[in-house]
Amino acid sequence: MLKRSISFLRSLNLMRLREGIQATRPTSSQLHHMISERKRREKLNESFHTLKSLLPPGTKKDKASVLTTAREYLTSLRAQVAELSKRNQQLEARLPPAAKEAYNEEAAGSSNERVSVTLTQVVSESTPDQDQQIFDLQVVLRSVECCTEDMVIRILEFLKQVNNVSLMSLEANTWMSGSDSNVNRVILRLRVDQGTEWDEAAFQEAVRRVVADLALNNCRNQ
Amino acid sequence: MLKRSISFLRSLNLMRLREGIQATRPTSSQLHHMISERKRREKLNESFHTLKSLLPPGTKKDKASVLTTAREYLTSLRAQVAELSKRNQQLEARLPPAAKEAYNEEAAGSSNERVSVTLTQVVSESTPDQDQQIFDLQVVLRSVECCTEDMVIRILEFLKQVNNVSLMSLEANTWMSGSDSNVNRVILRLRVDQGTEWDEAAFQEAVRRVVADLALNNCRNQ
DNA sequence: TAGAACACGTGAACC
DNA sequence: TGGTTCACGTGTTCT
Repeated sequence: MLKRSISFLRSLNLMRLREGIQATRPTSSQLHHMISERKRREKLNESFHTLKSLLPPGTKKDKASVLTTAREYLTSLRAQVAELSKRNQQLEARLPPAAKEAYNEEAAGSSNERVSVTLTQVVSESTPDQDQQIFDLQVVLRSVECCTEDMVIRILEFLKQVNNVSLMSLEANTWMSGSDSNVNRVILRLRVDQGTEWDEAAFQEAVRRVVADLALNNCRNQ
Repeated sequence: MLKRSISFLRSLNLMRLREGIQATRPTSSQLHHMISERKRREKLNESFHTLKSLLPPGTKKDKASVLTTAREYLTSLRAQVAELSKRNQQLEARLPPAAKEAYNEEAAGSSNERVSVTLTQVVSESTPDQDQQIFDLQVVLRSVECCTEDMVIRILEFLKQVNNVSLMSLEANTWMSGSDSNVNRVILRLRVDQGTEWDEAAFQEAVRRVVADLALNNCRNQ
């Protein structure tokens, strides 16, 4: 009903312009002017609509409301960005202790391996005990489905079977990486009684097989 | 130079309206209408200017340019917020919740209970999401026989049954305390989807029962 | 000179 | 019934 009246008005003015030929008026340029102004208005309204579509959905369709809420929303976003980057900086400053390894892993994402296992001996200057050694075992698993719970459970149950290692401490994290895959990282500090035989490479390979098997099974189930 | 012509136009039209008295026209309401429209335009232009002042300083003063660059700037800010909060979440997940050692000692030392479970909500100012909350669950178990592996496994398997909580990070330690008993401490950072019902006390009690049951069984077995 | 941008007053529609 | 918002055509200035 609104569109119809607008079209009516337009045709009416067009008629008037065509009648102007009798009145010997330079309507040729006036018509261009009219059309240009019309185009300009359409373009402006278009921008108004697209801008409104980006604002929080409860916004009024008023032009004034669009402008003011755009202003408010913009300042709000700015404040969010400032606060987030500040918080981010704080977090990154506090991070160094253990996260560099994971950071390296993330940066080394060029490797397409879904599971990586590294085993490094901890040289503890405080207790240079000869009959037992301490190792840090880090397991990183990239997977869509595997949850950290299953991963930790599997590793711990495997560890219980190995009778000359005991768990000192354990740290596990999970976070999103890229589009949809998430990264599970587990770091275990192990005390190894050196009395019996201890094959470092074999142990590491066994852990790798356990985790890879878990990933395969989970992918199969879902 | 522009202002002068505008003022001239205004006075001219005012004169025309006053002449309308002779023509017996109801110009009383027309004048109000005119003034209202004028006010509306001023207000709108004001909003345009204030909006432009918030945009990057190189912006054209065109109304169309203001609208389009506002749109672009807004989407850019949105993307920044999304990326920052994502990065922030990664950092927070990787940050061990170990800043409460003193708090742990206090909670563990005051009570003679062999198992203590504390659940504290993490107020994250960076991601104030309403539909999900973050909790730190700390479980401390004094026992002679129970190894940390069993404790972690039991807690994680219980957690898998609760379907609206997911594990963000996990930290476990064990150390000697006093003569022969050792202390196992597990701290879990949990994300709780607030959609369903969430009884904090019930959850805490359930965890306590699970761990206490584990301790009893292990003592019986050994 | 052509074209873009703006402010203006006015009629109409919606509450 | 007024109050508010909108689209329209037009005149003017700047490039």
